Order: sequence, then C-alpha cells, then structure tokens
Amino acid sequence: MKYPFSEVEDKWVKRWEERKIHKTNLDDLKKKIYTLVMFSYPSGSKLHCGHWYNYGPTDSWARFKKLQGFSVFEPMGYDAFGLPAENNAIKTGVHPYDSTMNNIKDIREMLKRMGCMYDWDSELMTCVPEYYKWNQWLFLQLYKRGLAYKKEAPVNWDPVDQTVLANEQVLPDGTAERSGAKVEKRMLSQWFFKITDYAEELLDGLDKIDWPEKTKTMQKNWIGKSFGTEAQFKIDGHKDIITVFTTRPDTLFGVTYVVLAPENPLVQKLVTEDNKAAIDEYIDTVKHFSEIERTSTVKEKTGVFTGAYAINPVNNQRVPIWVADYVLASYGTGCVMAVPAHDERDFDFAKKYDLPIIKVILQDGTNEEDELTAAFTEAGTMINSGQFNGLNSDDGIDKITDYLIEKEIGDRKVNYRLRDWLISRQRYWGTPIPVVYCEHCGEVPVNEEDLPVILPYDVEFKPNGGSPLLKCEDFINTTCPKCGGKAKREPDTMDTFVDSSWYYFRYLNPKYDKGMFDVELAKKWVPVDMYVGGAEHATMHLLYARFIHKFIRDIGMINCDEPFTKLIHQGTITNQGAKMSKSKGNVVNPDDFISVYGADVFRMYLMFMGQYDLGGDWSDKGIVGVERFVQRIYTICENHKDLASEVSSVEKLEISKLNDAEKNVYRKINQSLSKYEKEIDNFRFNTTIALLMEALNIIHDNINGCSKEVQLYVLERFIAMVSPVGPHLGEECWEILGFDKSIFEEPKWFIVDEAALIADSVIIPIQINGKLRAKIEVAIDCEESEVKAIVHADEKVKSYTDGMTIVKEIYVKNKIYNIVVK
RNA sequence: GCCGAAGUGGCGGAAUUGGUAGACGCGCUGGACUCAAAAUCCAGUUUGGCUCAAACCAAGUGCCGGUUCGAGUCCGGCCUUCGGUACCA
Repeated sequence: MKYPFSEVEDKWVKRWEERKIHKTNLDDLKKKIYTLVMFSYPSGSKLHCGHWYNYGPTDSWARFKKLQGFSVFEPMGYDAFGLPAENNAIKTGVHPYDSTMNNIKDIREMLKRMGCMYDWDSELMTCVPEYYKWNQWLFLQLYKRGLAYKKEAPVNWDPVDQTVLANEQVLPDGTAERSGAKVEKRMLSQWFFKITDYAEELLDGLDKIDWPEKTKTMQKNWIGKSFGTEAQFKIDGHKDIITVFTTRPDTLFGVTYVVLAPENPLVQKLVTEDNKAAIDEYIDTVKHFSEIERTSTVKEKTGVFTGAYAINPVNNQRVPIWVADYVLASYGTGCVMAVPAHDERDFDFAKKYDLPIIKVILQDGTNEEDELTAAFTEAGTMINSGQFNGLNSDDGIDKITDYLIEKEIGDRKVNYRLRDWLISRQRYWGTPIPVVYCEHCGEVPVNEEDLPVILPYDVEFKPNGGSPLLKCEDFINTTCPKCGGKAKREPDTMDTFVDSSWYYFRYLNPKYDKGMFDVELAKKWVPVDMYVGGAEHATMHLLYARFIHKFIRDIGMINCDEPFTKLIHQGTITNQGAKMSKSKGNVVNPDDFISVYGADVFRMYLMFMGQYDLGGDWSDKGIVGVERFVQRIYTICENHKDLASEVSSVEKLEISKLNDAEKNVYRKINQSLSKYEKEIDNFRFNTTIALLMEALNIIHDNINGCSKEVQLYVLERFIAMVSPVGPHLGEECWEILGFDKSIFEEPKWFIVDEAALIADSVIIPIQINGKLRAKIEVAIDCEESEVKAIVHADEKVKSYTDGMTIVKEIYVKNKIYNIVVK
C-alpha cells in the first residue's frame, strides 16, 4: 500500500496539538535541554528552503534528545519589528502591523506543517507591547547605570527622499538604493549602549563556550583588542597637544608627518589662514563619501596640509601636520604619527605627496643604504634612533614607551576596535525609546510604571523628513514625568537587535507581566544549551546578546555568564550556485515538494544532502531516493502490523541462540543504534540517514527468517530511530506496530547490546609493499602469531613472497597485515 | 590583501582521524514480474588494460614534491572555488 503521507501528517499534527504532546513541563527538570533556532523574520509570508534547513534538522536533534529522556524545551517565535516590513509599507501602503500579523499567521501554519515539536504556548512576537515594554524597561536599566547615553553620530542621509538610510540601503558606490541620490553624512544626536564597557569580558568569555572556532575568531577580531602606546606631540606655536596611538613606538624616530582625521576638532584650531580654504573644501568632500567608499583600501589616499607643525617628542624634529581621510576619528585618538618607512598606508601617502621617508628599522640581512620599494612592517633592528640604536623592535617598543612615561609624555594603552552600539533608528516600525525632552528638565527617562510607551498605529510612515513618529502629534506631545510641564517624546525607535538580544529569556513565559521574564524559570532553564542559526550573525546579534546577558546578570536577574552554551551554524542552501533571492528568481519553494512528497521526505532529503554546516547547492535529483526509503519503511511496518500485541518486547537477546538471519539483523540494529547516537548527536544528519538506509537494507533481506520476537526487537528500535528524522512517519509506524501511545508522548529509547557490536570474525586485508594483494578472514582479536601463519599459507601471498626477502611485517590487530619484501 | 572552509566516480556525497578509497542515495545498464507500461524486486556500475567471462594487472581523492611499511587524511610549495573582512595606526 502506498504511504498516505498527507493523511498521516495531518493526523499527527492534529493529535500532537490536541494532546499537547509538545508542551514542555518547565517545572520538571530531570535533565533539561533548551534548544533554540534563531527566530524567524516575518518579512514575507513564506518559509523558504533555508528555514526548513534550519528548523527541520534541529528539531530532529531535539526529538532525539527527548526520546533519550531529556526534558526538552524547543520554542519558536517571530522577530517582528524591522525595516523590510516598513519598506513594504512604503511601497504598498499596507500598514506594517497588518502585514506582519498576516505573515505571522501564514508562517505559523507552515511551521506546523514541518512537524517540529514547538511548544506553541511559548510562542512570542516582538512587535506587541507585552514584549517591547521590556525592551524599554531594559533601556531604563541601562540608562540608570550610565550604559545608555546620547551623542552625536553620523547617519546616511538621502537628500532626495529626505530620510535616513540604513547601511544596507546604501549601494557600494555611495548612492541610495531607492532614490539613486548621492548619500550624505549628517550628524544626529543618537542613543548608544555602552557595549565597550564589556569588551574585555566579551573577549575572555569566548574561551568558555562551545562555539565554532571561526565564529569566536570573528568576534575576537571584531572586539579587536590591541596593546600600544600613546605619545604626545607638541604643536609648534600652539598650546594644544596631539596625542597619537601607536602599536609601534619603536618606529617613533621615523615619523615624518602627523595625520589628523577630518572630523578631529583640532583641525579647525590649528589650520593656518593660507590653508583654511583647502582644508574646508577637503572636509566637505569627505562628508559626501560613504563609509564604504571612505574605508575602501582600493581608493587612493588623499589629504591636505594644515600649515601647522608638530614636534616629535623623541628627537624634536619639526614635522608637518596633515588631514587625511584614511585616519578614522572613531578609533584611537583620531590622530596618527606617520612612519612611511614602516607602514604601508603611510608609505603610499608619503610617495603621493612627496613626504620624506626615514628608515628606522633594519630588516635582517639588508643594508641601511638599500632603498625601500615598499614599507617594511615587520620587526627588525633599530637604526637612526639615537640612544635606542641596535635594539630589536620588541625591546625598542618597551624601552621607548618607558622613556615616554618617564618624561611624562606618553603611556601604555589598550585600545579596542569595538565601538558602542548605536541603537537609534529614525524609523517607525520598532520599539519607541522611553525618553522625553522637557522644556525645563531637559532629557528625562519615562517612569518604569508608565511603560510601555505604546507605538501608535496611525502614523505617516512614508519618507518625509525625519523619524516618522516626529509627525505624530498625539505621540510626540506629552508631559514631563518630573515636572509635569510640556515635553516631547523621543521620536526614534530601537534597533531590532535589542529585541533579539534577550528573547530566549522571554520564551519561558511570554505572558509574564511582573517583569522582563520569570527569573525563577530562567535560573532553571538558561543558558540555552543548543543554539542554531546562520553564520551571518557572528558579530552582530551574537555579540549583542552576550553583552545584554552579562548586563542582566550584573543587575542580579540571572547567575550564568553566557547565553548560548553551544552554537551551530547551518550552511547555506544555494540554487545554481547563488544564494536564493526573489530578485534572482531562484527561490525553491518547499510547498512544491511537500505537496508531492510530504514534509518528512522533504526534511529528510535536506538532511541527507550533505554536511549540515556546509550547506550545498539545491537539486531535486535524489529526493525520490528518500521517498522510496520512506515507502519501504511503511511497507515493512504494514507487513508486521500489531506485532507488539502478539509478542512482548525484550531488552536483550542471547546471540548464540539466534539463527543466521536473526544474528544479522540483531547485530545490525545494535550497531546502527550505537552509531546513530553519535552521528545525530553531532548534527551529522547525512550519515544518520545513510545508516538508517543501510540498516533497512539488512532488515529487508533478513526479517522473514526471524522469529516474531526478533522482528519486534528490530522494528521497534528501527522506528524509534526513524521518529526524530521523520516524526509523522515514525509515529504512524509506531502505531501500526501496535503501540498505543505516541512515541513522543511516552519517550522511548533503547540500550545498545554491546555484545552485538563485536563480530565473531574480521576480514584482514594483506598488503605487500603497501599494495593490497589478498584478504583473509580470522577470528576477532586474533594475535599476530596466529595471523602470521594464516597469511603465509595464503597462495596469493606466497606468489608475491616466494624468492623475495621479507624485510618487515606489520600487523595491526583487526585492521591490516603488511609485508615488506625486497 | 588578510582570515576561514572546501576540492574524491556521470551526480549529491561517505571514509572508524594514518590502515581494504568510493558507504548511502541518484542516475545508468541488464534481468524478473506484466498483454504492455508504470511501480516494485534482483544483479551490476571509479577508469583503463587483457578476457566470452571470471580471475588478474595498472592507474586513481585539484597540481608538484616530501615523511611513512602504509597518505583522501600528516608536512612543504602552488592552483581553483565559496564564505567572512576591509586603511583599527
């Protein structure tokens, strides 16, 4: 009979829901596993292949853990705020709330068709006041402790649309994606979270978590800790001092100019009359470059002389002060000492503007007179450096820094590349920032008891000049929480990464209204044991979440240090070598396959395609193979209907009492069980499916020669292994075999009979001079002396060894026998 | 440029971490069943040589070299593809 996947899948989805089989009892903490995939972003109403690839296999892992007896919590929700919904609204006129809610409705239905064991009572979405209220509360806690603050920061301004753009809306050539206008930089006062206070701990904590090395390295580089020296340069004829940061104080004698970032306030102070016009023009030009253009290494460096001079603190050399956009205002001190001989950027710049190049570090094996064709950036021996001549770079770094400290013109300094987290968005579809501006009291945070600050529904969100909420009179006009006088609300909303930085706490009780989350439950269930999601979140979401977690710990609401103990990234499923996207028109729609093959087949095929973390190129070539596999499983169970009511289950069988067919299946099922546990536990789903297919082949060939007792022994184990990867199929087969309870309602796992893993005999390949020449069958664990006799009695071996001298013989027990002849 | 991953049959991919390369699946070939087809089942399938066939021989995991009794796996030097990153002083 053909496997009626459609009826079967409907039946089990319904039954799981009716009987709340996937409800996790959070108070029951036998052995807890909190497993989570990054929640879905409902910007469209469809789930694509990537979602299935992310959610399906992870759910199979979770189901396996459940069968093993763990108390597994697997929730699902929606990252519902954000730009795509707002952009869609601008384009179509459909309100973001309406489109998002509609999309969530559709996505929820599709998620249910996947057959995952989500606990739907824990479902959450971020765009409702019950959720975003706590973003606001979190903001106030950060604010109270000085970790939320306001400062001027540049935004991408589209002069045609009169609106602020996100970085991803700016094309690489610096024009706006929508209007095509040249994007400008504009300074706006914006809110920041002080993640840099946690830089050191965010770095240290990486050692304690089981994450892919690659991801940890990315975070490490992103935090970018560097040890260096700050040195002070006097300015000729000025009181002001220029402080530079360098990791190479050993090259200090090689400084031939100093460079300030265009935004550095010192520029205006020290520029001379003659050069003012040129400098102003330069700064104006720079403003029109996008971040991407400005920091492109391909772009030729440009700069302008200020007319002022600085004094090198170690040799009193007078060096010109330039302004150039290759120096960033946001890193270090916004000024650098330029050493063209030993820094690539300075070298290029000096060549272009004909500035002197002084060699102060000598590369081993070269001469002082040799001309530099490129900057020498490695360590070497110091020259042209006064009393420091002859030192190697490492010593020089220490000695020169000590010298600067002694003269009180410098110090050791640690810098981080990490910058504070800018959370202000000049957008409508997000969490309102809970701050008001009073005519008398200035900036005042909203009182906690007045939360949430509700995001109004009726708002003109089409681009019209600034934050959309600015134009919403009912929202923007309010009273001051302090003095009761007239005040205006903050019109900006929060970055959606705030929403996702703590959602894993909220899942435990999304309706909780006494606080941000249920602290007692969180202490039992957090951290998340298994977190699965795309590698593209390595430095944003995953770093923000770690930061917020540590903050929440510091205000006493949780006692662990890290949110996600183990992290796995799924690979990307491409189509014809390219990422799937609507614009390329290469999106594979899962529905097309589910309607033909069913959800289980589609899930299993995605798992079978290849290594989970590598992803792969989509092809439907092999899906029929999985379909046949499913059909064969179904047929074999149908042929043994109600077996469980005819004979009873046994834990173990005596191998010596079994006939050959029984031995074959008994061994195979135990070997498979043992291997299965290792493979699926490590997210190796492709080999998990393969080993099940292999087992089925053996079962198929031998089952008719087995007693009913053995048949049940084998089939119940086999179906238990199928259930996590094909949950509907597994449940159906379990029922067909005659078990009356759902396998996930009464989780069942089996202990491997270790005795069955050991074969009686083993085939030993015989190599002669490293080439395979023969094979012999010997008893397991056979000693060398015994094997040797058998090997040398072999006719084939004899033909290769006769008349030759045996130089050496190597025997690896149960593995191989190698003879070296001459 | 730098960092990371990958490169194995016609195709997707396995390989106990140094021990029979090609598991499992797709496709293909032949056979059984059928009036016939589909479905299903059985057998075969790295390439080349020699064979009616089996047996056998040789080559073979991106390229060149090395270590080892033995290398897809380790080492040195390249090539290609895909991710990530982008002047951090």
